[in-house]
Amino acid sequence: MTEKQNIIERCDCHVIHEDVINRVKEKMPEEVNLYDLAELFKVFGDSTRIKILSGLFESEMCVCDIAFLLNMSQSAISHQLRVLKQARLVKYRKEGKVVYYSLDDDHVKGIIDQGLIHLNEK
Amino acid sequence: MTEKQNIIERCDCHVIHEDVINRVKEKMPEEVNLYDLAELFKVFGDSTRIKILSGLFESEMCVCDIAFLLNMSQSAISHQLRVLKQARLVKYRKEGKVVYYSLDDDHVKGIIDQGLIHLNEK
DNA sequence: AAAATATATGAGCAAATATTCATATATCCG
DNA sequence: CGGATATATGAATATTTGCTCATATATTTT
Repeated sequence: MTEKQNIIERCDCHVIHEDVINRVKEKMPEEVNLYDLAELFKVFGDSTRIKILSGLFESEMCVCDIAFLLNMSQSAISHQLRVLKQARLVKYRKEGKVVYYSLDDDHVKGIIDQGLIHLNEK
Repeated sequence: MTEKQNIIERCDCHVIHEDVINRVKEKMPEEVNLYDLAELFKVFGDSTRIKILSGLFESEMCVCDIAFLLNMSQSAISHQLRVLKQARLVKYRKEGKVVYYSLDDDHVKGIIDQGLIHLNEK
């Protein structure tokens, strides 16, 4: 029932700076938003998908083009394009049997550029 | 020996636009750089780590603070801080037994902000 | 209609990864 | 020194995930 006992929680340790924690908790974005953000970065966190996006900066391409460019199977590329599509990072247009993919979003470049800045300056 | 046979490769399909592919291939960054980029985004692609980074925007915190804030075990947080440390996203200072973590990099905010822009505009 | 081609997709497998548990290390205090 | 506390870390486990393989769907061509 004492104050101090309430402080001990699942974290297995004693809180050192309760004031800081409360202030941080107030300022932090909603948990849902942070979850969505992690999901978005997860999409960028695979080298196949990064290569696809990187390639699409230069030109729209059909599935077969991309598969050839990356020397990977059509199926593997198709699966990854689905992930990119669901994240709204690429869009497509159909022309007969052929499906052309392109970047859906101006922000994609912004995100990737920020990443490159980090890598280049470290 | 014919031209057309050379085009058939591991991608399981026929190339549609060889000229496009060659142009894209030329312009794309080195494969190694794209791999590193994916590795970087992978670090952002976990909700626990995003929460940690988000919290550290407001204030430096010790491991225990973070564990309490996120209601997670000290061990889990410590493991994730190691990942963030290896990616040069956080730094730390020791004060006796207590280790205070803070953001190591001005670009972290830039990367996260770009992600939020994408989410807010879709 | 049948064959060929481009793409999509479900199931299965192997590899990667986040957390837990147990324990090690380091520091402080009596 | 010995006990308590903060953090780190290795091993084990459970979940996620990227690719393959087989196959389905859609469109074109003959």
